[in-house]
Amino acid sequence: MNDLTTRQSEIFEFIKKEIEFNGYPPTRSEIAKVFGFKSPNAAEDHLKALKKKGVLNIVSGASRGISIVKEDLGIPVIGLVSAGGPILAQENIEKRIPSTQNILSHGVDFYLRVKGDSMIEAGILENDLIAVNKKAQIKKGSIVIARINDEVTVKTLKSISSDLVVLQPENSNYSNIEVNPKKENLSFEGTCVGLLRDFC
Amino acid sequence: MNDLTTRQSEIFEFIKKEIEFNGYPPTRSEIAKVFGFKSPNAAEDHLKALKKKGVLNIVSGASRGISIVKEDLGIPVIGLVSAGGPILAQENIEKRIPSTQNILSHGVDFYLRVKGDSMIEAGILENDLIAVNKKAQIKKGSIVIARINDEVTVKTLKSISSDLVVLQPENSNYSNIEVNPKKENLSFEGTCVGLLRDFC
DNA sequence: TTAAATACTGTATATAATTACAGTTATGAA
DNA sequence: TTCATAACTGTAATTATATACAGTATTTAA
Repeated sequence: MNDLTTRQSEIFEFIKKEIEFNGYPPTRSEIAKVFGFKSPNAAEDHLKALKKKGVLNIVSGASRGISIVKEDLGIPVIGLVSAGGPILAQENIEKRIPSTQNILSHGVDFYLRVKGDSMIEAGILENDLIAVNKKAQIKKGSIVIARINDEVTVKTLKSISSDLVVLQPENSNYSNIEVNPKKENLSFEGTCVGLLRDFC
Repeated sequence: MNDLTTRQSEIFEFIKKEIEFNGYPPTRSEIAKVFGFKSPNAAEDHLKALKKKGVLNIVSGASRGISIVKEDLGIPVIGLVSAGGPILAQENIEKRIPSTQNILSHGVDFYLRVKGDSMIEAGILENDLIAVNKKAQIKKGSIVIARINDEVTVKTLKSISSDLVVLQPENSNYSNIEVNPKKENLSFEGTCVGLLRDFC
C-alpha cells in the first residue's frame, strides 16, 4: 500500500522539503506552479492519491492542511531477550528512542542493553546500549550480536569458517566461545555500530 | 529583544504545539478561538509582536505563513581544546549534533571528544564522545571535566577539599593527579553525564 | 507625565485556497 | 477489449484567511 509512483514520490518529497524549509506545507497552487501544472487540480489529484496510499494526512477545508504521516515509532531498545522468537518481538522492546536525527553515522536498527561484563575491555559496560545494524557485513574483528541456540550474546568475531566460529569476549576472565554452526544453531542478529551510555 | 510577555509566551507556545501536533501552523482565527478572542485581529497583533521580537517569521499573504525562528544550532562537539580561552570557543567546535531529542536523560551542554586512554577501565575509550553537563553538581565519585592550568582532562573526582583535589585516571598505568587549588589554576568544566561511541 | 507598548473588540474586504465537476490521454492489468 | 489508475487541463464556486482601519483600556518605560 506504500509504493508511490515516480511522480507521486516527487510530489511527496517536494512537500516534505517545503515543510522543512518554510515551516508550513504548500498549497495546491504552489505545488502546481513548481511542477508546471496548469491547474491546481492536478496537485489536488496527487494529494488524494498520496492520502489514499497513507503517506499524507489531509484536513478538509483547512488551507495547507497537509501533514506527513509518520510511521516512525523510533528505534527500539531491546532489554532482556526472551527465549525463542525474534529479537525484535514486541515483548522484548523496553522503549523506543526517537530516530529524528542519526547521531550515529551508520544505520541503527535497534539498541541492545548490555548484560554482564564480558566486553568491558572493549569499553562496553553492563547496561550500556549498543547500537546494532542488522545488515552490515559480518566480518572478522567486528563486534557482533550472535544467537547461539536461542541465547543472544555480544562478542568480537575472531574467526569464521563453515565448521568453526570463534567468538571472543573482551574480558580476560572469560574464554573464547567456539561454535560449530553445523551442529549448533548459530545466527547473527547484527553488528555493533555504536554505543550509548547514559549516566544516571 | 527576546523577553516575551506572559501572554505572548502563551501564544508562542500554542503555535509551537499546533505545528508539532497538526504538522502546520494555526490561522489567526484558530488562535483567537482557542484564547477566547472575539476578533482575529487580536491574534494578528500578537503575531506582529512575536515577529517584532524575532521569534516568529510571518510570510505576508500566505495562509498559515507562520514559522518558528530556530536559533538552535545543535549541541557542540569539542575536539582538541586550544590553550587559553573558554572550552566552548568557536575554534574548538568540531561540529554540532542536532539536539532534536534528548537521547540522554540529563541536559547535555556539549560533547567532548576523548583523547588518550586514561579512562579505559571506566569504559571510556579514545575518540568516544562524552556528554557533558556544565551545571550538574561536582561530587566525589563522578567523572568530571577538569581544567588544570589551561589543560583540559577527564578524570574521576576522588576527593575534594579546599587545599587538595585528587583526580583519578581509570587506568592502572597512570597515577592520581593531586592538585592544590590554592596554588594551581583549577576549574571544572562539567560532569560527564553520558557517552556516545560511533564505530566507523 | 506622556508616549509607546500591550491586549484586546468590532467591522470589513480583498484575496488565498480548497475542491467539486467535466474532460483528455496514456498505461497496464483482468 | 475494457476497466481502473495515473497524470494531467480548464473552469468555477464556496469558504478560509490575512489583514487593514478604527476604537478602548491598561500597563510600562523614558
